[in-house]
This record gives sequence, C-alpha cells and structure tokens, in this order.
Amino acid sequence: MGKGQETRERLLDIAELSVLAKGFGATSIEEIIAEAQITKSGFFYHFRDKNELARAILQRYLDREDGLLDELFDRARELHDDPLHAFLIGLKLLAEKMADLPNGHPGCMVAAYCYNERLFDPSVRSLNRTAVLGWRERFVAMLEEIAEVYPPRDDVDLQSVADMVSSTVDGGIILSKALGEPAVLSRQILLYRSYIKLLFSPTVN
Amino acid sequence: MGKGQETRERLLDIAELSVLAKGFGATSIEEIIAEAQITKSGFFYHFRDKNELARAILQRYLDREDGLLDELFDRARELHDDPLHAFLIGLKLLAEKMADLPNGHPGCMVAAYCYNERLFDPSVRSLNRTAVLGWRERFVAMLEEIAEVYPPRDDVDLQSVADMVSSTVDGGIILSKALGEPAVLSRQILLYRSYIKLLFSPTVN
DNA sequence: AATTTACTGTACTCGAGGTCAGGTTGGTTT
DNA sequence: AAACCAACCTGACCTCGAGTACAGTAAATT
Repeated sequence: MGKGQETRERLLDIAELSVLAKGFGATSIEEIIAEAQITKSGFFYHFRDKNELARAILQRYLDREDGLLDELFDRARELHDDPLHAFLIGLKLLAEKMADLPNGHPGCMVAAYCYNERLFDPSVRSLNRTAVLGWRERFVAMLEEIAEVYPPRDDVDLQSVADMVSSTVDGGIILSKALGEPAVLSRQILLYRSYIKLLFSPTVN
Repeated sequence: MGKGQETRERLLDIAELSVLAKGFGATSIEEIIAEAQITKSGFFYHFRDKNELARAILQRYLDREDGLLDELFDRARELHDDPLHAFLIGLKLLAEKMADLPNGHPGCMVAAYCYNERLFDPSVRSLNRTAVLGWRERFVAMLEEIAEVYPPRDDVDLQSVADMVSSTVDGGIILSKALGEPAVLSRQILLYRSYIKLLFSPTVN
C-alpha cells in the first residue's frame, strides 16, 4: 500500500467512526483532518467532495461485511454438510464474532445511512439498497436449500426470513447502543437462531 | 391548546421529520423556521438551545409510542383472555398499524438518536436508554405471564425475547427504509409473531 | 395598569465546505 | 546529470449559513 492509499485509509477510518457516532451531517471535514494530521487541501486531494467520502466509506464497509459473512458461512459449511446445521453453526459463529467486539459493535453503516438518507445523492442511496438486496439473496439461497430438506413448520415467506438476519443484526446493534449493553446484539442473533431451529427442526425436543 | 403550544408542536413536527431523514446534526434551525414561517428568535423563545429541542422531540416521540403500545396491547387483551393469544393479537395489530402508514414508517427516534449519540448531552442519552428499558419491562411482563401457562419449547431468556420486539421493529424500519419497501417492516413483525407462536404453542401443526 | 405570552429585528461570531495556486518528493526519461 | 512529471500534499483565502444574544414590542390576561 502506497503512502497515498495509507492516508486515504486513515481518513476513512476516522470518518467512519465519526459517522457512526454523530451522523454524516455532523461529521465535519475539519475535524477529520485535525485527527488525521493533514490539511484540508490534502483531504480534498483524496476526495472530490463530501459525497465522495460518503460513497467511499459505505463501499469499504460493505466490502468488509461481505468478506466477513463469506468467511463465517463458508467455514460453517466446512464444519457441517447439512444445510440447516451449517446455517445454525454460521449464526453461532456470527453471534460469537459480535460478542468478541471489546467495546460493542460500532454500528452498521447501512443503518446510519438510512437515518441520513436526505444527505446523499442517488448513487449512494442505491449502493445502500443494493447491499441489503445482496444480503437477502445470500440468505434466501441458504434457506431454500434448507427448506427443501426440512419443510418449515409455519407458513412463512423465506425472503422475509432471509431479511430477518439483517433486521436482527441492525435491530440488535441499536438496542446494544441504546442500552449500553454490548451483549444484547449477540443474544438477538442467538434468538434468530432459535427461531430457525424451531422453524425447520423436524422434531423439537 | 394555546397559540404558543400550537407553534411549539409545529416546530417539533418539522424538526422530527428532518431528524429522521437527515440526522440531528444536519437538521438546521434555519430550515425549521423557514418551513414553520417564524423567525429565529421565535424559535429560541420555545427552545433554549438545540439540545432542548432534541430532548423535546424524543420525549414527545416516546410518549406517543408508549400510548400506541398501550392502546394496541390493551385492545388485544380485551379481545382474548389467554395471555399468549392476546400477545399474538397485539402483534398482529401492531403489524397492521405499521402496514397502514402510507409512505412507510418515518423512522424510530431511538434509532436515530443512537446514530447521533455523540451530539447529545447525558440527559438525552439517558432518556433514550430508559425508554428501551421501559419496553423491555412491558414485554417481559407479558412473556412471563405466557411462560407460566405455556412452557417455552427452547431454552431462551425471556428478557431477550422481550427486547426482540424493539429489535424487530427497529431492524424492520431500517430494512424498509434502505430497500424502499414499506411492507418489509410489518412482515418482520409477523415473523416475530411466528417465532412466539412456535416458541410457546403446545402443539405445532 | 401591570404583567405575561409570544413573538420580531438586528447584530455577531465561528466553523463549515470548498477553491486555487503553489511546493515537495521520488522515480523516469533523455 | 539535467529535466521532467505525477503523486501527494500545504497555505491562504472565500463565502455562507449556523447557533446564539439581546433588546424591543404587540396582544392578550390578570
């Protein structure tokens, strides 16, 4: 990574945390450059304007998140061949990952952007939307594979059950943040896991 | 309601929508007073500073929300005597209420404030926390009553199951907003309902 | 008549996003 | 070795709107 890339990443790191803590509108370039020890012109060398910063933050966040999900659910699939059990293992791994964050989850960028919607140009909004659709697709595929083997015990729409992963994580993050109890997030994920178990298990003990 | 109260409410209405759409930091007093057709000094007659506006918005939001929940779950209890069925009816009513919003849910103020945390003084943050604890208490009471009659079919922590109501709503709102699909929210609530059904129903068909 | 309520008008400061012209560094060509 | 050039910045500057202060005032209430 060249020196330029390094600076750019540093700016993104600082901006990302600020956006999650105060919102995009309240995140000032002034404050970013102060922390990054760079001048304003240096900043504008890396990002044409604030909206380009927004896009870069979100893009990087989404790439990392996708990478994490790939890693966890690929690993889960290695650990168990059955689609249901693999999914349950993946959720457990996810819950553990979330529980391991020392200061709690810093926040979901998708959620932060939803509550700053009006500040962004259409390209950013569409990026956000596409990301959530991607997660929907990812989990719907897993659920369909499960449903083929284990018929669901309630009449549910698998697409919504897939959305429920994102919903649970985003909702859990908010509760964790609001309560100041980081553990809440992983507990919510485990409850989703409990639902999946009840929904697909052929015999419930 | 006197003329002063009316103006105050109008200011809160405008500010509330803006906060949900752009975040508190990006919500400018200038823009609020332009829409409210009042001068800046008029605004500061009603609110000492921006933080007092924040507190007033949140307080009013929480009061309304509590009122809504009271209404729905009291009504549900009127419709059915059994605690489980009453809860399921309440959730159905909630899902219907959320589905009835013409332009989708405008957003949860608690969530918006979480992603603007650093902008508020401790009193506002504590107000937010207390609200979520209140919801936890409300639903934990219902769940305990249910669990006495219907032993849960999975080993879960009722407090977390109670939190899951808030988590589901907040998560659902985010997905709805991100996707531009208002229907997603009520579907998520119905999935939570499905979980409750599976978790407590003595015989699952 | 006095007081309170509900504002208006004016003025001030500061930080915000953004521009532009220039400068330094390290590598590449001639 | 000199010349060049692209990457990576710095410094000075500009404009605008934001939050705030405060003195004044018209109308309603007491």
